[in-house]
Amino acid sequence: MSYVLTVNAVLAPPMSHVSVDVVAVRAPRPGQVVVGIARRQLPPFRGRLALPGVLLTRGERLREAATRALVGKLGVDAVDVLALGQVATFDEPSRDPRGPTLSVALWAALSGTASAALAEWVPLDEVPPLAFDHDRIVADARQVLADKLWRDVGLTRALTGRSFAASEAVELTETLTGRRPDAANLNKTLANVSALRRTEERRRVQQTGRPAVVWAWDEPPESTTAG
Amino acid sequence: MSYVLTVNAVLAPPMSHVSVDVVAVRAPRPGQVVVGIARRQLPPFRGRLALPGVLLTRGERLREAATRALVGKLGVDAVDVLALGQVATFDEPSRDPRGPTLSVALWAALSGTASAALAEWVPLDEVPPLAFDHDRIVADARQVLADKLWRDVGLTRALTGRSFAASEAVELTETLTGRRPDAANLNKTLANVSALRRTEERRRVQQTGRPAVVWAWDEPPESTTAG
DNA sequence: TAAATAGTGTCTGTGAGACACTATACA
DNA sequence: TGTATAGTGTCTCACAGACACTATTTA
Repeated sequence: MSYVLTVNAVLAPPMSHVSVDVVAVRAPRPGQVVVGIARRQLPPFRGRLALPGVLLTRGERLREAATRALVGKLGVDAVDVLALGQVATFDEPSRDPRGPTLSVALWAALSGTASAALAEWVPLDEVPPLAFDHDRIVADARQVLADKLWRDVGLTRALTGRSFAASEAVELTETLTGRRPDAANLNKTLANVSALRRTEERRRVQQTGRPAVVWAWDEPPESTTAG
Repeated sequence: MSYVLTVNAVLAPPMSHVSVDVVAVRAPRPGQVVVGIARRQLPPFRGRLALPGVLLTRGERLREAATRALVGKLGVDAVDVLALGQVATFDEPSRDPRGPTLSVALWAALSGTASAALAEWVPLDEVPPLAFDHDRIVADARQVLADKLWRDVGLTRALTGRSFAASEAVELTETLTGRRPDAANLNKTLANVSALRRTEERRRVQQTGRPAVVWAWDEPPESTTAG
């Protein structure tokens, strides 16, 4: 191993391990947001929970690697990856005991109905301690996602599905931002999203009380692009 | 070369070339913003203008590599690097003819008086065509810097110096955002920056007309942190 | 009819943008 | 006094936050 590295240093330019780690979110039911994590099958941190991640191969694009991580580590079907974006790049040298590894963190929004044989799904606001520096990545990703909610159609539509009740929008916003929004203000926000339409339909979400207005997306789903 | 790569594929985990490319900005006189670029001494793109960049070495942190690029490629003194931050990570496989290379782009704000023997300085809004995909990186970085102006103290203070005239603030904002701000509105913005104080001093910037109010920073310079 | 839930109207404050008007300099 | 530049006051708009009040449902 160190022999190979020495050879590298002499014959080839410096190279680095680059991992792509994915914060994959999904709404099993509208309003709830869960993150896909998996127990590591291999050292380091074998048996510990971690974000799905892979080492970037030569010539691979970030979103390809992210998809590979989701398919390989969570068991997700690639067609269920509806939107992807960049969070940040992390460089703490001690983050991986195998040696210094750069980590490019991406977020991914999966279809609510996506199956993932290898994944454990935990609520975004109750993520248990993870391996590496993945706790920090999740925290940063949550911030990014909260900023994009109701602005980025690809992300938001993936988390709401084709239509959703207004009260589910309140829950969704609370999960991502950590604060419960005022219903009146959120309704104004929804009215300002151009791809959203308020329908005449009403939907019962709670056992009692007034049924909620149903909002629906105009267009078929689109993917969000980000490197 | 390809022999070494084959050895890698067999004996070592996948590794990638990672370059760190820096958009280094500096204000030689308050209000003007220039970017440091240099002619490439080595292939590829030998003789072409490009951003300073280096290949990330094993265990090196991004900001270390960025500093190394500034010192080695522009001839900047490390103490003149006042603030650093992340722009984004670029992954287009064709960006480097030597083969696929990931590029982590950082911005850096240098002291206005920094010397840089190897650098050519061009106005941020008139950057000539550059090698690789550096045009795109500059465009993205300009957007990031425009968003941070008057919000990120480290960046802004590096570009203004210890004190500056209000009319210079107008020029600075115009260079970064591409639009000339309304002087009245900008003065309100300045008044809301907590680390800034309006002084009684007046300073002549133009040949004719009323002298401008001078604003000064409270505290000694601080570095901006970003991975 | 009470309790639970959802929706609306409106007030406040903030920040950006626009623009007219005033102030201060030099020639 | 005219021109160039800088500074101020104020109006509008958009948006977020807060909150009281109304509406609709089940038990």
